[in-house]
Amino acid sequence: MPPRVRFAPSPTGYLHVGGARTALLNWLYARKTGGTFILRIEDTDQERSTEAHTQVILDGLKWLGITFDEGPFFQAQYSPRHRADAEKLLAEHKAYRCFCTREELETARQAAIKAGSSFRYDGRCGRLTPAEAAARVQQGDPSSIRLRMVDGEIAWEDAVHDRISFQGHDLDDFIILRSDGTPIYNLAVVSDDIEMAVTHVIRGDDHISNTPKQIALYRALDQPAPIFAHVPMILGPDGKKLSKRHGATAVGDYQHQGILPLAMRNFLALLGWSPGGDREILPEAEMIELFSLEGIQKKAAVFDVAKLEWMNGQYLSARPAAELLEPVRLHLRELGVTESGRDLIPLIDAVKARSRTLLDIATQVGVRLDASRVVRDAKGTQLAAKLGAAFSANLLIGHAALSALTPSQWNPADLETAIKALAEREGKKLGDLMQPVRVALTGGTVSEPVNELLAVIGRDESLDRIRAAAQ
RNA sequence: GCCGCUAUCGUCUAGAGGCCUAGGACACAGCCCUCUCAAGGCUGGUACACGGGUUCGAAUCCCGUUAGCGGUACCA
Repeated sequence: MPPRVRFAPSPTGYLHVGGARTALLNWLYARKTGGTFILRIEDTDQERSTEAHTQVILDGLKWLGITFDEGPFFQAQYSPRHRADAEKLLAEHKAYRCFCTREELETARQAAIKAGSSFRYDGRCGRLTPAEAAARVQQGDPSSIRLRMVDGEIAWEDAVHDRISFQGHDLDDFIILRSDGTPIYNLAVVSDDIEMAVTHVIRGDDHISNTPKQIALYRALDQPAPIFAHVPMILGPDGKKLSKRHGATAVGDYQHQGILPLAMRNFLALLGWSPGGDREILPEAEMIELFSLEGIQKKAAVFDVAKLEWMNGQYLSARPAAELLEPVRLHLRELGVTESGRDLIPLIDAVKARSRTLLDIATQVGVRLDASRVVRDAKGTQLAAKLGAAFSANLLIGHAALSALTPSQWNPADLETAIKALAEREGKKLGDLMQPVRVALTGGTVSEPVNELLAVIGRDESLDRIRAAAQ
């Protein structure tokens, strides 16, 4: 039977890169095995769940090219079944009503903390006789439902960690249904995973401590537990769980910075999973082909933005400019650059080799398109200062020579010939002549070769910028 | 505190007892190329947490220590 896996985010925030990676791993497993990938939105926390967050998750997955086969299902719609499961357990005495109030529980918890130990519910309501419990319900006392934990070992063969074992007596009788009749996470998850016939639960290893509780629930419901695969967390550069204070953590943040979805997906796949060997850049087909749960790392991984950007640069270089056109346009629009009818392809080609993100490309294209975006940077200023009068002088020499070229000669090849000839005639090194021009045209000391730069900016505009800079 | 998980270069990782004086990638440094930068090529430094076992032999297996992380809710 083909596996059935699911990604089950709660719509209480943006799509975190950790969540995206979990989704990706599930997706890879489903695609690898010919299984089914289900998307289930866990919106049982009505306080914090919003439709906007759901949409962001959907958009993020779509952007990454992670497609699901079933869903999205919304967990909150299934609370009648969750409640029915809880009541079934109640009827079978595998669960019991708890009349302790939140306040009482909180007081006991504080006392436990003060005493330096951890709070565990003592199961007192579990010792009420059925008659006593019925009487309290009768008199209108609100009650939650707790699962009766049984002693003994709860262990499973984790697909990434191998055997993990807990003891039943270390776990307390946890609540499965709130006093308002809504289900608690662990119950909802198990109930839904049973209903959706999920065979493999691939999720973050921060859920490891939920797993024994969930296995207890499977047992109580007389259902076989699925295979669990707990994948490692993603950490910030300081080794702490990746969070907002580390900067960009949402998939959308990287989209806005101009990371390509395939680069992001490739990078995420390699964070905590390895196909073995030396592979770095993996096309989708190979990624699926090579994927296995065994290749998943046990250890948490630090999210290294520098490597992401490197990888993005690799993808950028491999893409023809035409494929980058639309996303670059989007970034240009955000930057407020007007295209003024220019063919952007040569501009993108001119700068993409030196770019790590689409935003880099758009910024550089903007500088080439619009003189008002030329800002003299530190290196450019330094060069002009160092050269002093020679800076202007060399610009004027260049201006004079370049002015002599006709519009039809204004192409990379003829420009190169003219520049080399000029350097020879003047007895100057190419760099001495060209660096000031580069600064005049872009404001900085880094760009494509100057002949190409001149060609891409255009004759009149280039000459204007050179003359202006020579003042 | 308790329960659990983890431990190879700064980072991502390869490594399933001899192929390991530990390989690759990112980052870093140097050189080559060169009008600058990027790319590319070459070179370099840096790692098996520690201590005990097991074994002819251990990065790999076992135990302990230490450290880090996760959980410890009528959150998910």
